[in-house]
Parts: sequence; C-alpha cells; structure tokens
Amino acid sequence: MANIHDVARLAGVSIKTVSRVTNGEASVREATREKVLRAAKELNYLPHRGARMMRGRGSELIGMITGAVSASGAPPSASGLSAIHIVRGVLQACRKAGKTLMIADATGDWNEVGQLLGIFEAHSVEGVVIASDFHRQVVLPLPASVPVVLANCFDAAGTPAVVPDDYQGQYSATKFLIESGHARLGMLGLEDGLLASHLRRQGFFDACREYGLPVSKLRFQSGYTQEGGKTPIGFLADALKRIIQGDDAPTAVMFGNDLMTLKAIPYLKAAGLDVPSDLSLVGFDNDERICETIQPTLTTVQLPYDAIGAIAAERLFAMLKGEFNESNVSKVPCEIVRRESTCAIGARTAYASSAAQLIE
Amino acid sequence: MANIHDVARLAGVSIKTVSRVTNGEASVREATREKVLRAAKELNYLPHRGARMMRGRGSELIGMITGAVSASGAPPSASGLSAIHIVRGVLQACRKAGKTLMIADATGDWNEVGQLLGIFEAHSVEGVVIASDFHRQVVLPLPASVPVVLANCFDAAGTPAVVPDDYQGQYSATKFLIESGHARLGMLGLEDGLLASHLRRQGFFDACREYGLPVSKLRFQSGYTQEGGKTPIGFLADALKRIIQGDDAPTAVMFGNDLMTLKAIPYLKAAGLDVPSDLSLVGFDNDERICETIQPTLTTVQLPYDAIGAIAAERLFAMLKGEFNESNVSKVPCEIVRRESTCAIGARTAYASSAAQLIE
DNA sequence: GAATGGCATGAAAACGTTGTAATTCCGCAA
DNA sequence: TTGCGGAATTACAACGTTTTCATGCCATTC
Repeated sequence: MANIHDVARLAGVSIKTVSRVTNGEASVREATREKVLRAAKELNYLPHRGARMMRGRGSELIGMITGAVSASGAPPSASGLSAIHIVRGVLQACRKAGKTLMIADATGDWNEVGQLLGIFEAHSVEGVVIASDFHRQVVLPLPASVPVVLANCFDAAGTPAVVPDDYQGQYSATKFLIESGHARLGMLGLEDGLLASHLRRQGFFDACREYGLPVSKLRFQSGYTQEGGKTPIGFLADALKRIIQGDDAPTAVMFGNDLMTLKAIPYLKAAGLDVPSDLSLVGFDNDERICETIQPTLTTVQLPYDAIGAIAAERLFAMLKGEFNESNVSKVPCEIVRRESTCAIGARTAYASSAAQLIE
Repeated sequence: MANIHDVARLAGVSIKTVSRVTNGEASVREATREKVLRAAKELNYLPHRGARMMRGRGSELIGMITGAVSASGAPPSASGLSAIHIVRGVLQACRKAGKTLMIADATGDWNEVGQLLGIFEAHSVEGVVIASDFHRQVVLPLPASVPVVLANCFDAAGTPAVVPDDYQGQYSATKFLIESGHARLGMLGLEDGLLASHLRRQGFFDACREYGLPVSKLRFQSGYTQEGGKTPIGFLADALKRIIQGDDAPTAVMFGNDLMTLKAIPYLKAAGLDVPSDLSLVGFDNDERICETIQPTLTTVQLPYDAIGAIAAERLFAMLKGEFNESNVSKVPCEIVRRESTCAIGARTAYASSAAQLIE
C-alpha cells in the first residue's frame, strides 16, 4: 500500500502538504490540492490508521461499556427494561454525529470496567459511555484517562452522569392519578435497597402529601424481588392483597415495573376487579412488549433509556469539543404514557371493596 | 496511559524486554518476565494498538453489522428470539480471541450494509460478521474488501455463512414426540414465505413419513403473522381450532415459536385441555423468558443464536489465519430442550376430543 | 587460559502519520 | 528595487511499538 511519501513524491510536494489535503486543512492552493488528489487516487492511497492513531488524532471512535448484551435473553433484574435501550440511544447519537461505536460487554462484572477502559484507550477511542443495568451509584477505577460519561448510574467523584428522574416520574404519575379524581392510591414498589425504589417511594409520598391525601403505609408495599428468573408469585399476591383489601381500598395502584403489573392482573381478575373501571393500574418502564400487547393496554411511566443513552452520548461529544459542563448529573424526566389501564374517577363504576377477600 | 518505556523503567529493563514479554516471545528469564508483568500490571499497561499496527500487526478489531440493537424492545418479528443473542455469541468469541468488537446497527435497512462496510474498512477492521434478524437469503453489495462471514443468513455468491438447521430441528422434535408415543401430531407454523417456515414444515412432514404416520394437511397450519406488534389473536385461535378439533385430534402440537405457544395456552385451557396430560406442546426458539416462566415450563427447540454468533466469529478468525474453508454454509443443529409441557403418551390421561368445540 | 557459542538483553532504527516551527513564495506598497 | 505581511509550503521531530543488530554474560570446549 502506498504511503504518504509516495504520494508526495508523485505530486511533487512535501508530505505535510499531502497531509493537509487529506485532512481538509486550509492554506492549500487549489492547483496543489488537485495535484495531490490526483496522485493519491492514482496510487490508491489511504492514510494508515495505525499511524494516525499514534498521533492522537480524533479516531471518531466512541467506546461503550455495558452488561446489556450478555444479559439479553436472561430474565430481567431490578428494572424490567433491558439496558440495551441505552445502547440503542448511544448508537443513534453516534450515528448522527458520524462516530463509530465500539461495544464491550462487562458481563455484569463491574470489576472488568478498568480493563475494558484500557482496551478502548489502546484503540484510541475519543471517549467512553459506561452504562449500568439499573439506576445506582458506582465506583470507577479512577482515574480514567479518557473522557467518560456515566449512563443510568453516577459516582461520588463527580464524573458526568445521566440518570432517570425516578422521583419526578413517580411524583408525576401520582399527580396524574390524583388529578384524574383518584383519592385513594396504592403502590407496589420494587425491592427495598434499590435507589430507584427509594426515590419513587419519595415521589409517591410527596405528591400525596402535597395534595393532602392520607399516606397510608399499608398501601405502600415493596420488597418484590425475583430470584433466578422465577417470580415469587406468592409474595406478589400477598403484597397485592394487603394493598387492595379493606374498606378504604385504593382506586388506583402503581407498580414498580410493567412486568409485575402484568403478573398482578390475573390476581385482580380473580378478585373480580375490572381494569380500569374498578381499579386503575400504572406500570413503570414503558416496556412496549408488555404495555402494548396486554388487554387493556397499560398506562405506565416511561423509563427513558433511549433518551438517557442519547443524552449521555451528546454530553460526551460536548466534552470532546471542550465545552464545559456545569452540572454533573443530568436527570432525564420520566414521562407518563397514557393508555387504557387508567381512567378518571368519574367514569369509574361501583367498586366492591370486599372483592379483595376473594384473592387467595 | 502508561507506555512501554514506563514499564521498562519501573521493571528496570529495556523496552525490548517488555516487548518480548507482552508478545510471549522466548528468551526471557522467568524472573525477568515476572518483574515485567508485575510492572505492567501496576501501571495498567496495554500496548497501544496504533503503534502495533504501524509495525504491521493487525488491528485486532472485528466489525459486526446487525439490526438487533435498534430492534430491541420492539415486538418480535418472524422469529420471537432477538438477534441480540447472535451479537452475544460474537462478543464472547471475540473476547476469547482477544479481539475487540465494533458494532454498527443497520436499523433493519439492508441497503445500509454497503456504507457500514466502508466505515469499518476505514477503521481497518480485520473482518466483519453480518447478522440477519431471521434466517434468509441476502444479497451483499459485493465485493467487500474485508473478509465477511454471514450469520443467520447466506447469499448466492458463496460468502461463508452460519445458519440454524431449521429442517433438522423440526425433524428432531417430531421424532422425539413420535418416540414418546405420540401418533397424531399437529403443527402451527410460522407464516408462509419464510425460509424457516418452509424448512421446518419439511422436517415435520419427513419425520412423519419416515415413521409411517399419516400426514394430514389439516393438522398443519401456518400463516400466523404479527402486524405492528399486535397479535391477531383471532387468527391464532382459528388455526389452533382447526388443528385440535375432530375425532383424531393430535396428542401433541408444535409451534412456530415460543411466543405463539404462550398465546395459545389460554385457548387450550378454555377448551378444557390440560398441558401436558391432554396435549403436549413444543415451542421453538428456546426464549428463556417465556419457556422458564410459564406453567408448565415449555419444551422447545432451541434456535441456537448464541452458537451461530460464536461459530460465525470463529470461522472469521480461521479465515484471517488463512485457513481455507471447504463448506460455505455451516448449519448449526437445533437441539430440543425438554421441559414440562411434553409427556410420553403412556402418561397421558383421557383426551376429550370434542373439547375443541368449546373454543370460541 | 583462550576461544566458541548460545542465551538474555539493550541501543537504535524504522513504521506512517501529524504538529511545530521555520522557510519560501507572492503580491503590493513604499 | 526593496521591504513587508500573510499565505503556502517544507523540514524535522515526535508518537509507541517491533525489528534488527550488537553486546554482555556465562558455560562449554579446545
């Protein structure tokens, strides 16, 4: 393969001029430029990538570390939504910006991140997006020598991060229900200990307080977990029962994710409750495979993984351009997606408060 | 990032010795080797790819073109299994071989493949794996100037390809049922026109003929489709009804994928049929999110996407080493995965052949 | 004891590109 | 003509690795 010297010789100029032309720099006379281009074409010249990398030039390469690929197909963990959506968001942003994405899969082992960062660096990526499978705080093997943006996670060191606004999401959903006329609400949250669980509970309670609704601890249940893909149906049913039984049973229940909402529906049916006329349901995640395919279609809060990925990538691009970023953690709002599983309280038919007793 | 000089300094040797160690060359005393490795580890040293490439080594970079990422979250298409599993297989093989994977998403548009190949080439990848979302024949924008292996698809030009053996998969499943004592079989296949649909139908019929079972066209239904994520439940129910009604109703039914099996179960229940005592069910794909979580767990034929990805990558590596490959298309066997939805015919209880009439 | 040869190691060159700083070119005003 | 300023161009030094060749060391052989 011809190199820059061959082209320079053939065109009768110096190698630097060839370099200028191939990089589209200014200060090259048109006649010279054409000479060089002709020579390059004749020799079928392509700049050697390795040599370019060595000079630290922009590689147009973005790295991404995720566990989403190896987790694919496995039963969902804390959030029902696959982090592959974050990958998708990053991919789209990269494509728009003309960057190429290199993906490394940490197979869920956060300890591998350091090594993977090294590999990316060896390939001279311009920057790296590190995505977590769920919203949490992490510790990076610092200091990373390439620009890093965290997606769906954040650290104590102040690394730029993009996370979902779980608090606002649940707050908005609660507000939406209240403004639809619901005065008694229930919630079956994710397992305790998760950051999302904590934030959403807070959003739920705050919205209730703000509207003067009684916040009954009884109507908030959590701790729903999944062990090795098997859903402890019994637990779900028990928690659900505690939420919807009694005289002042809620007219709407919000869930930790769409999947548990899906699993709850048979129990509600067994209890003789119609959705949404007897009970409005609100999921979380906006997993379209669930929300759009069940009957009735599911109103839910969107966990904006696509947007998180896209925004993380854009923040990275901004950093690469040297733009300074004031706030370290961007919170992406979780919008409510209205479908058929909720209705205004006016349209609600009689609610058999004792129906919950039928559940076993 | 530390470079070879830093390591050499820390280890108290020359850079050449470090180079020898990192490349596994002989002629390094064990004590020296250890010193170097320790220093490299401490500095988190990784050889710079660019510099390596300049010395004529490969980039250790593999490209992959897929539509799986952009398709994630969307309702499944022809096959219920996401092609992300193929990505996973490729990723694992790459990791094992010390290669780094670059992923480009064709967003389902096959016309983009040519352009993406160009981008990969500009990044001097050593080779590319192109994966299809479903088993089919494709046309490449030839000639690609980098080695290419096709996964889950093939072309007429004889590009090396790795595909699932749909014929053998359905043949094996049929044989398995027959040898379990089932003498009347039904099948609800994928939509017509799909290659997989054709091959599996052939496998089903051939196995039946081989064992002298009557092959009733009536008991084979196909054409099940999905439009924009909405499942035409009515169609599924009708086809199912045609298969299981009548006096000589089948004792086992095989489906085009796990998802349609899942959707069929409520109808079978409504018809008063117990699975597996009245009717054995066999899915296709081995989508663990479905097979392992429904009751009873689903016996199915594994669509070996992971293996396809891994084998495609390994064939690519072999090509890169200059190994010549005789056969162009590798067929990966589809193994049956036994779970609870099938039973031997001896264990079968009385079967109400008229039950199908209850379905509406 | 000196010469030989094999092994472990090191110094310096080379790979192809880009960045830096210096140099040449060119048109124009003095 | 000379001087000047800015544009165009060039020479040369990096970048981090591998390769080539030279060297030091030690045991073996004569």
